Amino acid sequence: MEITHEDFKKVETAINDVKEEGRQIRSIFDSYSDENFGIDWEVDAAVDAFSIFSSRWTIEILATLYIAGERRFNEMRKLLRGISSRTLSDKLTKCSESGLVDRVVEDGPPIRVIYRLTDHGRDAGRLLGPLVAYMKIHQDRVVRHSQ
Amino acid sequence: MEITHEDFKKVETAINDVKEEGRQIRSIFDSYSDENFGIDWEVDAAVDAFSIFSSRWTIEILATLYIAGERRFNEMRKLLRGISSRTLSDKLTKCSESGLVDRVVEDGPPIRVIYRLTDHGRDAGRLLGPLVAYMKIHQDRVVRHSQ
DNA sequence: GTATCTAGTGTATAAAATGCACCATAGTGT
DNA sequence: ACACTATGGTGCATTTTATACACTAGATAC
Repeated sequence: MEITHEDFKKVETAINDVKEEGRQIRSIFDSYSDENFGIDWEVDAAVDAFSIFSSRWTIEILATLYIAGERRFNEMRKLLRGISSRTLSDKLTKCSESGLVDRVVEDGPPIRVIYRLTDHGRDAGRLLGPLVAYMKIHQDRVVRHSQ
Repeated sequence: MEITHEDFKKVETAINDVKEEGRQIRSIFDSYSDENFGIDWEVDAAVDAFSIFSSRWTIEILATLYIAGERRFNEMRKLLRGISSRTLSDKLTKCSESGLVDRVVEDGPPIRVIYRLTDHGRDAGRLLGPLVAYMKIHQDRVVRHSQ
């Protein structure tokens, strides 16, 4: 996807700001490093904080709902090409249980089920956004318009 | 871990800034949504951008090296409690192949192998930082000092 | 000689993801 | 009446991925 120089610069700047933000957060946490809360604790906490995301499709589901807004089961299946309905079903249940996604049943007929991010899920999506944008640029999927 | 009001506020502010940054990036990409680069394309690109992270331990390895700095094989194994040496070995190879991690052999004896983030890996780590901090706060692993 | 450190491999098993068939309910087409 | 579509999934066999645990080789210390 080609975007204008102006927009590219905006995205680049936003990404750089986030890197700086990340650096600051890191340095604050570093300053608390002692015998009780050392590297071990922090790696542990990070692994734990990420445990919900650290299996296939969870982050992808989050990103999809963040990008596409609320969707129904089969719509998600089409968007997430390659996921089996079995896995999608399982993962949506997990996302729902962990408070990232709301499962909303609209009674029909036909009954429709809508999945949408909770506030927590939306926050996570926004925090993930800059990394996704960075990766897209890194992989040349998003490029500056050449004129 | 308890941190001062001041530091808590700094971290909170940084996280909020990143959310806002994420919102802006999203709105820029949204504005390019058309028949060629619609939701389908963007979900695809996001899934693809994240494919390197979307299996267990990859993000944890990244976070560990980001938090702890460069480490040797067995040091990582201790930090990432629960990973098998087999899996760690495989994942480090993948991380190395995908340019996130450098494998540096210091010849001995004994030969020591150091793993460290590449610039790309460090950038990814920094971009991931705010989300990890947000999750830590969300899970009450990092709290404001009660005085 | 035995134990320890290094960075991993080999292999059997367990867990997770996939592919594909299938379910019930309802509506539409011919 | 009969087939076909769409809804949101479940069941089950197969494949892929991760784990547990034993084990390797080269060098040092005891």
